[in-house]
Amino acid sequence: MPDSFENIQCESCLTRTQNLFRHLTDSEIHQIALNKITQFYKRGSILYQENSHIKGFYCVQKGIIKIFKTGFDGKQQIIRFAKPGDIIGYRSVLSNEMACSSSQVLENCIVCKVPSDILVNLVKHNGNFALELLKLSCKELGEANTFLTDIAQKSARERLAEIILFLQNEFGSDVNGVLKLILTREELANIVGTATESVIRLLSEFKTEKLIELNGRKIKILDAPGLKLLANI
Amino acid sequence: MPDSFENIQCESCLTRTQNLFRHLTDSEIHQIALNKITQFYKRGSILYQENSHIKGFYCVQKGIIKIFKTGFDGKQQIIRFAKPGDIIGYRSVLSNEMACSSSQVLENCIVCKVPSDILVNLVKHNGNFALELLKLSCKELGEANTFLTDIAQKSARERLAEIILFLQNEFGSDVNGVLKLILTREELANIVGTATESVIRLLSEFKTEKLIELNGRKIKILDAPGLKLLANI
DNA sequence: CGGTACGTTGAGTCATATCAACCATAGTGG
DNA sequence: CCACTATGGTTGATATGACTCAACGTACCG
Repeated sequence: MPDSFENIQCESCLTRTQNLFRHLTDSEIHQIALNKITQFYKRGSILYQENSHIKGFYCVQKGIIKIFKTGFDGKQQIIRFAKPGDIIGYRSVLSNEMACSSSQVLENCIVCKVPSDILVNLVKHNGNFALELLKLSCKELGEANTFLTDIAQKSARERLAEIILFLQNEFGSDVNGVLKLILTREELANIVGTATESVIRLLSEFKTEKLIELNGRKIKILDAPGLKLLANI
Repeated sequence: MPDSFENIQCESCLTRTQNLFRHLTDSEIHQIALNKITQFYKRGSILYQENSHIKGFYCVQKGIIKIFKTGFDGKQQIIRFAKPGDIIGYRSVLSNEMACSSSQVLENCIVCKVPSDILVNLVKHNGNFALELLKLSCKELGEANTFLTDIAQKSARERLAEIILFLQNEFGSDVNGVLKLILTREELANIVGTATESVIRLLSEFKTEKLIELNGRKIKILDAPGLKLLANI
């Protein structure tokens, strides 16, 4: 559940300078600033649920969110992550459909919620913004297709190696090479698309092969080239 | 390789009335009409290749096209199909990147190729068109995510059943219930994401279970509800 | 201090991939 | 016209990756 939170100034927001929002005029920014709500969500809270109706999109200021679909037997499949600067929920807003995925906080978040009609109006009246948003959705589409091919063709072993490298690339690692994003084994399994036990076994194999080091949920990359080789990238 | 083909009149084109293009003004349609090239491609020909540069998008008038990615070991993964009224290649045009998939003709095609800058201009200057295109890409994104979850979580058996129903839904069946779209076993395997031999075995199991009937490449659906049950949809 | 969630390991099973052989068909060239 | 080749389809035997189930360990939290 979100806590109310003092509204962040859109004018000085970090996402202001990023691709998507950089073409907005001052008055358009002001329009968003007037209508948005800034909220705080802590780890574990759900921003929106699959099959629910979303009344706006979320702009992530801080924190990390996982976006996932729930399969037939209740197992989650993590589709992607959102981090500061990313927006989520825009798909459902634009297509005016129920959400086709759920989103849950992995690291405490501050998000700004912007009403649907503002997004639609921006698309209609600011061509450059529309183009940027299209680029964004096309980028996601390309990533989804690549991921799809990986899951269909690669082994769990290859995928896990790939995911570990992806997590480093996406969320970074500290000075010791330890991945910054902390995930449970189950969450890892829900990205890779395999069983939790399989992830555990594979991780310990990677450890034996001196590719990684494990310390609880912390994963330290010892041999990135080795992982890359294993992942076939 | 495409054959040249007498240009189709955009003004009376079937796609003119469909969602994507219905908001275009007469002069915008005229602009497309002046710059497009109509081409004929026969079964097996490639419209564009992964990692090549595309100079425009394709609007399908007639025929069926498969869009696929080529995996590490050369195996194709079919991502989606395009049929009359669909457009392909717009992703690469908008993101201005190399194509991330290839497209090959399954049933003889007539397509209109429209230069990139026309698409970009339409997005920039016609808000309603931009919105429709966004809806389209978001729809594809949603489908890709669903497909992803299916491949990650369902068995090959479930997926094959689902794909058979999808093919009926998407391309129809004749009066006898025979699927109109004819695919090789390998192509089926490349959608389902499994080995060709597995598809063959599963199809013959479905036949034994009186779910379908087989006649060469022709698949006749005998028990759609049974397939639906099996596919968990 | 007990409870809950997560992690680990082992054993057994099953679905699916792989490899190999063979058949059917159609198109090709001498 | 026929051998030749390529492509696709089928089947069987075998291997194995990955799942499931079950038991147990660990750690944190109220």
